[in-house]
Amino acid sequence: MKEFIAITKALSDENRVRALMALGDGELCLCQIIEVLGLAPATVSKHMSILYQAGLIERRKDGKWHYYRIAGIDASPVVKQALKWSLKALENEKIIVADAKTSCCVRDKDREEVSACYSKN
Amino acid sequence: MKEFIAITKALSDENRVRALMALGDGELCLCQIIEVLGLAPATVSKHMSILYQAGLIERRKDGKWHYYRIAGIDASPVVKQALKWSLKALENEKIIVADAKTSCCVRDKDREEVSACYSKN
DNA sequence: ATTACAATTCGATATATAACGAAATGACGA
DNA sequence: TCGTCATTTCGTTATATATCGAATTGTAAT
Repeated sequence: MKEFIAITKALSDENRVRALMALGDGELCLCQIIEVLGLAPATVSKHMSILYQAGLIERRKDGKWHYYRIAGIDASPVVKQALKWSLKALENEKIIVADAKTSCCVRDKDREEVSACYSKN
Repeated sequence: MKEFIAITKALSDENRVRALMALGDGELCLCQIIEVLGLAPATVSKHMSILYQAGLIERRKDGKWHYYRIAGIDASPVVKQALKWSLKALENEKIIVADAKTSCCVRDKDREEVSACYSKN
């Protein structure tokens, strides 16, 4: 029950859901997620922590950067099912699609292709 | 997104989840759900209203009694998937199993078999 | 009609949560 | 070592939520 509630609570905030979905195309570091959501670092960090505690995402540190990605094979069945449901339910959601665009752009930014970013989508 | 968040919010409270699962073996009226949860009528009514708004349950009035049941074929795909996930995730949960026992008992009560209730399980 | 009962709505309170800025932590480079 | 930058933790505030008792609504029986 605890796990189930942790998951539903984690998924019950729009900004957290947006953050989770933004990871759909691959890992992002916190600062990139901050750009996608347009919220304060402290806020986004807290959101990611809640998603992590729920088991929905995994973490990886690379120097000062903390990368987040959607939970994979090791995740519990309950988490896997929740992710499958969420991805399916939201794949066509306007803001999720828009965020995917932004996060893609933010990825490019990291590769120093900032200027060409928006024009290429 | 609104529907998704309504569902996850509805599922993010343990008492609401218990109420929802208690309907797994068939409809119950509010007073029966009140007995299962052991909460004030006003509280349970609110909980059922939230589950209803999220589309997770359906209602039926029979005189003074209001019966609730898990949403069926007419429910949206998102709701159906959420219900499937929830039922699977919680079927073996201790409190859910206990509640199922209680709700079964409460059903009997309605059929005026109160006294034999607990002894028969 | 009047009473009784199921359920809901209303109003109040206590707790939880989201958000932020500021301070603390941790890692890299000068 | 010191400064810088990414992130987290802390403290605060505003809002949302869970809960209950009391009042209200709606239905059935007397």
